[in-house]
Amino acid sequence: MDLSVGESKHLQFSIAAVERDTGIGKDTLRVWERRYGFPQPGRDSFGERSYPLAQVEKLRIIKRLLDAGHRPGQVVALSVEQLQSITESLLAGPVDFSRGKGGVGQLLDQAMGLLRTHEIDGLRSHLHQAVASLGVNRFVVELLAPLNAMVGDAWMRAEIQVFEEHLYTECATVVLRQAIHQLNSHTFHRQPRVLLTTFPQEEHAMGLLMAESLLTMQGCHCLPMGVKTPLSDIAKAVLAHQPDIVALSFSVTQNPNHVLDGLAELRRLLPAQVEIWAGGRAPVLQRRPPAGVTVIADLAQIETQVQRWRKRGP
Amino acid sequence: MDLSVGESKHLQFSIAAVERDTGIGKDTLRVWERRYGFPQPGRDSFGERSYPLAQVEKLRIIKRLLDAGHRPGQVVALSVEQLQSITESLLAGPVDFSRGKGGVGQLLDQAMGLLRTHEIDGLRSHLHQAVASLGVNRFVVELLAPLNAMVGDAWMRAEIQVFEEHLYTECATVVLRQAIHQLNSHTFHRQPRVLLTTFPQEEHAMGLLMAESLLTMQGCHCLPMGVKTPLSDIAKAVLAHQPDIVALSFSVTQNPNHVLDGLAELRRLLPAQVEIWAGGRAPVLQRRPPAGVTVIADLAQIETQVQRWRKRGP
DNA sequence: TTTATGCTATTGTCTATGACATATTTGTTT
DNA sequence: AAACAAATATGTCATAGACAATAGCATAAA
Repeated sequence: MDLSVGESKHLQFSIAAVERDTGIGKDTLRVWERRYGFPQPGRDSFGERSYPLAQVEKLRIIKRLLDAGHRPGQVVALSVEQLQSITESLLAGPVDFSRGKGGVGQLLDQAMGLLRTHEIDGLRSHLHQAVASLGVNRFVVELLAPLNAMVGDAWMRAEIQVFEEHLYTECATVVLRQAIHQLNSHTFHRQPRVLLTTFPQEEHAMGLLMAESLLTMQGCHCLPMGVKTPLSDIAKAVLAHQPDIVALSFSVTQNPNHVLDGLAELRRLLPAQVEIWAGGRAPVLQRRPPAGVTVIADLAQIETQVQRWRKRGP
Repeated sequence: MDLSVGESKHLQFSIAAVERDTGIGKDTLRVWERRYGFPQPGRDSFGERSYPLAQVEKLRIIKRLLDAGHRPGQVVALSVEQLQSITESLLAGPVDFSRGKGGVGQLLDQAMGLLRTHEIDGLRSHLHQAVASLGVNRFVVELLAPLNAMVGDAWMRAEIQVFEEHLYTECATVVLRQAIHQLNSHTFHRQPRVLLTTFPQEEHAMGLLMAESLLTMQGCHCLPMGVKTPLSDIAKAVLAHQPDIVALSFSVTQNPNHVLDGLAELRRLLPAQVEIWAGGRAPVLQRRPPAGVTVIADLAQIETQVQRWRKRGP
């Protein structure tokens, strides 16, 4: 029972801590050790696995490559140098955050720069200005979403500190929440009620907030429920509030099986006329789209999906 | 790898699904079965555990009782009827939350009523009005803090659903964030820089947000970092941002030893001139106040503590 | 009466290895 | 080139034992 312990003074991590930090399950960590010879944790005085920081960082790089589509057998046994060269080739690929498109790329770089130099107040006013000049829609789709991806990326590569990511999240949340609040809700022909939340494993609220802002722009009536709602409670909330749509957000780190299992079960729990929309960066949503679920491949699709819903008969 | 199998048509759940729905870990579920004889799942054609819906629901009741302070050995083996009678006895306990103090008690009751009847929009505008009429300070201290306690209590007693608590939290957060943003920051003689966050086990952000609002009112410069920051990252953030004060929030459920150990460790990590303020409902803070840490017993103390800091030499 | 200390029972998590269903790749045949 | 079959890869589940961390309780000291 390790709880907050597990990360001792010498930067050694318990298997539970590694699971939390990398998103790789305990069983998987043990079986990788058995099959691929990595990771190879030491043992503490109780005979329990004790992972040095270097191995945890390497695991983070590996997790990133797995999320990008590589398979464990190809990458787990490789050296850090080899992993980094693969990462380089990924970066040279189609990752390009659409620089130079209307100067938004420059705004992105400026934001990252402010974050790296710890100018939080500068970052906040920078983002505020961006909302004002771009409008909520372009701000979210072209600036905030790529910025999130960049920050998440930089975190996975341990280029930025945890506390910088925390400060960024808090800062972006404040700006976005305020932007949502200032949206004057137009009256549309049909105004869908949308319940927004995430599954219990999902900690990230930013995707949800971005979706909320775009949905509100489209004249939807949003019921934000925050993150980590158990499936049965989503079902109860649907009974109580009768939304037309349940919107869920998934980040890259989510376990594909859990995502598909959860969506299938939720589909069974909810009435057929309630649509389920699943968005976010979890690759499995594109690769194996689950039945009865509308996959929102990218934020810009929210607009067209709302239009489709409006055209749909009641 | 169970995928959409695991929960078949007859509402049977795989162990992974039960873990997701109840928050009880796989290891724990197996060991309860071994020790207490419950749950007692059937086996599917692959020999894997298959939990009927009734057992999952019973597990949810048990989880609630555990959160309320009961121990597994006392409750896991009981029948549903016995569990429910224990829940009843929880309901009969003391409820009184200092009603009638300046009419705020009425506002409290109204808010709870709106929450119970699922009128989220009504609740939001109710809270907005309360901010306007009471001012941020009284709103936080006299309305929001007791309301939080009431909601938490009601949740413990299973009087409100999990989803209602989620909706409440989201709603209150929106109102409070907006109130913070609208505070015009006066210029004070000395403006302390305050870094706000919680330890990794702490999930609740409301206490932090309430503190931020009161600190901002007092003319402090706040650096909100969200919840769940590892100790070493708090230390790094302090190095980068040079705050005068690090403010931490603790909820009731926190393990006392973890709180004390964490605070002692943080005290060692930070320079002596950086004050550590610890607030929240964790009882251990009052019972055994740790050395080198300023304990904020209740939200109203924030004002006096800021004044004390101002008088203190630089 | 209250506060500290030690003992005991409780409880969650870790260990080890094997098994196997499903996903993905490879090879073969239309 | 497309379709199908065989082989590999991979994550999750199973078993049972061990033990550190916690809580509960009794006893001793202030």
